[in-house]
Amino acid sequence: MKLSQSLSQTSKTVAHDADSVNAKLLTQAGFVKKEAAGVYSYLPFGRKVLAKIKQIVREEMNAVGGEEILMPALTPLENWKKTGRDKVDIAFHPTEKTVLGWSHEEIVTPLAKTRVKSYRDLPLCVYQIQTKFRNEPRAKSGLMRGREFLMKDMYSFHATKEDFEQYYERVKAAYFKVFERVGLKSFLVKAGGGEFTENISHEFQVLTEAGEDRLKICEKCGLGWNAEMEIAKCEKCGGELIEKKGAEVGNIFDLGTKYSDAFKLNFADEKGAQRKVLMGCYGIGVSRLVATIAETCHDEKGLIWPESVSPFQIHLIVLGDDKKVLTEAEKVYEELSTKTEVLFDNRDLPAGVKFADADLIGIPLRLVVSPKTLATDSVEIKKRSAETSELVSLKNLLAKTF
RNA sequence: CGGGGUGUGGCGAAGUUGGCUAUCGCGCCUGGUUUGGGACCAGGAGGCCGGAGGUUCGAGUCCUCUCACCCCGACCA
Repeated sequence: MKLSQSLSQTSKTVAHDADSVNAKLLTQAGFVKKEAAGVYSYLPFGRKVLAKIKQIVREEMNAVGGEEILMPALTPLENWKKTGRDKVDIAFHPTEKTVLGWSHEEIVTPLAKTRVKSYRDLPLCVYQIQTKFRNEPRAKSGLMRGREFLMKDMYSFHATKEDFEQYYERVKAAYFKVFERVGLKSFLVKAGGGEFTENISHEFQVLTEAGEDRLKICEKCGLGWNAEMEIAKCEKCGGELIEKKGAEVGNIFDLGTKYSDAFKLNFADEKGAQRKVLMGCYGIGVSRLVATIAETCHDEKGLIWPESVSPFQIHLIVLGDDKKVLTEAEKVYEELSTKTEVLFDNRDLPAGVKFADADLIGIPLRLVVSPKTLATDSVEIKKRSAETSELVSLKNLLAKTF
């Protein structure tokens, strides 16, 4: 992409109402634009990051046997009446008989009912990546807590407790993998089940001052508890607990039979007897991940994207307005673009502006083509995370695989 | 929902004992000079001061109502 033609543009100043680090950086670097409190447009750069994260989530959910679906955002109120969750006040009601989905147990359970008749149909696991709507009493911290946000929600259906528990552990492992792949270190934390279940739930927390949750993490074994749980020592190893702040990027729940009861989701076992289906549900805050990465991966100059989720792999800068140099840079851009994603800063601006913007946007690798580098048939290469740069010959650069 | 704060060209700000044509920086447009860490000169475009009502000869400045946004708290699925 040529920066001169992209909708995403950088800004030297930030809107006065952007207070959190993620809101400031993501806005200034052209990833998002705020439309209202807790409601954002994703500009080209931001949309690309979302797409990268979604793909990683998708791969890991597929790996544990999840099948992707897409349920409606506009859902019938009568479904919610069956579980009593029609009274929950964070729900948006576009009309008297509809609810904008803030979770999808009320849709997925009847859906599973059309498929699950016998123990042979279990287990079953489906997920979606979709916009959720929650009328938060207080949207805040940029993309951390929005009224509209992107979420991956997966639902599993089981015949036995053993099967559920085994699957729950598999998903736990998959979650750790997802967060690691997007460049974050996550902690498993025990928490309450909220509106979803009476049972204990598990949250995946990324330690950051920008997070909203207070946690107690065991310094020995790394297991944690949400501070709401009130606990003095580690339940597992007896170790001391340290208070930390965290951003909840994932939450998994043992739903038991709460929803199968409400919707009479039963199955015939080996003996032909009707039994209740056991359910689990597993969420990942996809847009909150964008915020968390921004909060975690930056320095005073700007963002520093992990390669796995960076909107581009290479930020190519051309300096000066010499025709030959421009032509050569254009060639480098064309060739590299056949192999990887390149952001080409072809704007006619002073070097300082371009370097500052490259630091702000935070693409992992920066290339510079200038009269100076071309004098030795080379290109300057520098990692965003590194202090120093080096020269690579054009030939070697173009032969490289990214 | 309680407490605190902020709304003035695209962005950031100044202007508030009421008073000429609303100011500055960044950005934008034109021309020229520049070109390895946020350049310079000259010329230009763009706002009716969040909204409504009121007081006044006169309101960005005062009063009333209202909306939006940010922060703290409560809540957090």
